[in-house]
Amino acid sequence: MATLISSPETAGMEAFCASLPSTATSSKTFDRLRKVGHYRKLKSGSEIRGHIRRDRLVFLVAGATKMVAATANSKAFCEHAVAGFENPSERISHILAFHFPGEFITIINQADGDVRLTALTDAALVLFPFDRFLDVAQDDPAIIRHVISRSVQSLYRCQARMLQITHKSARQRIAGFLVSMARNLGSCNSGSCEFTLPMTRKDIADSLGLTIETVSRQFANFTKSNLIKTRGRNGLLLLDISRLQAEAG
Amino acid sequence: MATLISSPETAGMEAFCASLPSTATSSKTFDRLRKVGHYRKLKSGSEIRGHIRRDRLVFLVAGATKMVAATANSKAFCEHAVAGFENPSERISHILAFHFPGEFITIINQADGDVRLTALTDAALVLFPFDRFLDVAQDDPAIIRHVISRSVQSLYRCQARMLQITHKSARQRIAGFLVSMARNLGSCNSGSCEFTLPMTRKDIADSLGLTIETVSRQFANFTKSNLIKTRGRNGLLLLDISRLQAEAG
DNA sequence: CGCAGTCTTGAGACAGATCAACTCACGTGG
DNA sequence: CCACGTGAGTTGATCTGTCTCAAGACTGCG
Repeated sequence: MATLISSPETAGMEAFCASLPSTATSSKTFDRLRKVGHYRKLKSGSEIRGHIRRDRLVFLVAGATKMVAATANSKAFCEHAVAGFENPSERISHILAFHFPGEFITIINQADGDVRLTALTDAALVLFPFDRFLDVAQDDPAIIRHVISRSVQSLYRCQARMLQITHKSARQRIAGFLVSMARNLGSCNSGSCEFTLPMTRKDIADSLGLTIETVSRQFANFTKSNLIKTRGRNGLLLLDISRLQAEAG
Repeated sequence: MATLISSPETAGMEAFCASLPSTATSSKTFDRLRKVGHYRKLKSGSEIRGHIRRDRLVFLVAGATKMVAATANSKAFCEHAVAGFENPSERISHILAFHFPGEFITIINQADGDVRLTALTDAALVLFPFDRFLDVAQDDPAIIRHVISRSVQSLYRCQARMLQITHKSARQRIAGFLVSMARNLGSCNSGSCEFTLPMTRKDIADSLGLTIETVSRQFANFTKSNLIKTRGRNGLLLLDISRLQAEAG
C-alpha cells in the first residue's frame, strides 16, 4: 500500500485509481486499466480535438479544463493559429462544461458536434479509448457501475444547468456560477471564500449564455451589494456564499 | 422465434427486448430482464413521481411522455389535486425532455430535483429498478454497452439542446422543435409531413424556455411564411421540412 | 515602460416577457 | 344534435432585461 515516491505519471494513474471504488477484486483490474490509459499533460490553452476517431473517456488529474462546442454555422473557426484573431463567428461558441480534478469527461465523436477539450490552466489527465476502457471495466461490476453512475450524474447536471440558463436572470446565473466555483475551487459551501478563477469573462459568458458585458456588469452589481470583491483580473473573494446561494434561487 | 399472439404485457416486453442488441448469448439475459421489469400503462395526464426511493430505468413502449422538473422555489406545487388550478409558481416549471416509443428514460432520485415523468397521451412502459437492471445487464457485455451508449447519447443531446436554447432566437427554436417532432411523430426528414402534437403550447414553451404567447406568435409567423398549417388545436402540417431545418440554423 | 488584450462602463436598440382582452376548439350535458 | 361553458390559444400594447455598439481604463506581459 505504501507507494514509493512515484513519477508524475504514476502519481496521475494512482489518483485516477483512487477515485474508483476500491473493491477487493479489483487490483488486477487497476493494473489492466493502467495499461489502457495514457497519461498526458496539457499546457494552458492547448486542447484535445474533437475529430478524434474514437470516443474517449478522460480523467482529469490536475488543473482545469473547458469543453467548447462550435455550432455548425460557425464551423469556419480559425485553427487557433495566431491566437487572438477574433473571428466574428467566434461569438457563437458555447462552453458545455468546466471540469476540475477528479472528474470524468466523455468526449464523443458526434457528427455535427465539433467539440474540443481545452485546458484553462496547465493540466494533467489520463486518456482512455472509451471502448478499451469498457473492455476492462466490464469485468468489474463496481467500476462499470461507477462509470454509469457518473454518466447519469453528468446528464442530470446538464439538465440542471439547462434549467438555470433557461429560466433565470443574468444575476441569478452569475450567482449560481460563483457558488459552484466556490465548491470546486475553494471547497466551501458557506461563509466566505477566496480563489482564483481559471477562466476569462468570455468563458463565463459563453457557459451561461450571456455576453461579457453582462457578466462584467453583474460582477459590478455584486460588488456594490457587498457580496463579492474582485482582486485584480482573476482573483475573487466571495463574502457570503449563503446569500449568493439565495440570489441564485 | 415465432411468438404466439401475446398479451399486451408480453408485447411490451418483446418490444423492449427487440430494441436491445441481440447477441447469441443473450436469450437467457432477456428472460432475466423480463422478470426484473414491470410493465405498466399510464393514462394521459398521470405521472410517475420523482420521490421514488430508487433510481429507475424506463423503456417507453407506446405513447409519449414529458419529463418535468420543478425548481426549488416553486416546490409549493399543488399536488395536481383538482387539475387545472394554475398556481402562479407553476410558471417556473421546465420540461427537460419529451420521449417517444423506443426510448430509454432514466429517472434519478436527486436531492433538489423534483422530477416527474408525465404521460402526454395514454402510454405503455416497462419499469426497471436501475440497480436490478444493472445486476442482470452486467453479465451481458452487449447490453451494458448499449445502456452506456444510450446514456452518453442522452448527455450529448442534452448538450445540443442547451446550445439550441442558449444561442438561438424564438423562431429558430420553434423551427428546430418542429423538425424534431417531424422525425419523432411523422418519421420524416424532408418534404411535407402531417401529425398531431401530443403536447400543449405550454409544454412547448416550457421545453424551449419561451412563453406560450411567443410560441403562438411564432406558429402564426410560420403559417404566414407558408411553412406550416395548423389543423385545429393540435393538428399540424409541415409544408417544407428542409426549409424549416434551414430556419433552425 | 509601453503595448495588447481584457475588462469595465455608458447609451441606445430590440427580442421576448408581461399584462390584458378576445376568440376559438372541444367536450359536456341537455 | 346543438347550445353552452371552460380552458387553450391567439392577438395586441407596452415594458424590461439583455444585447449591441462604442469608448475608455486597467492588468499583466514583454
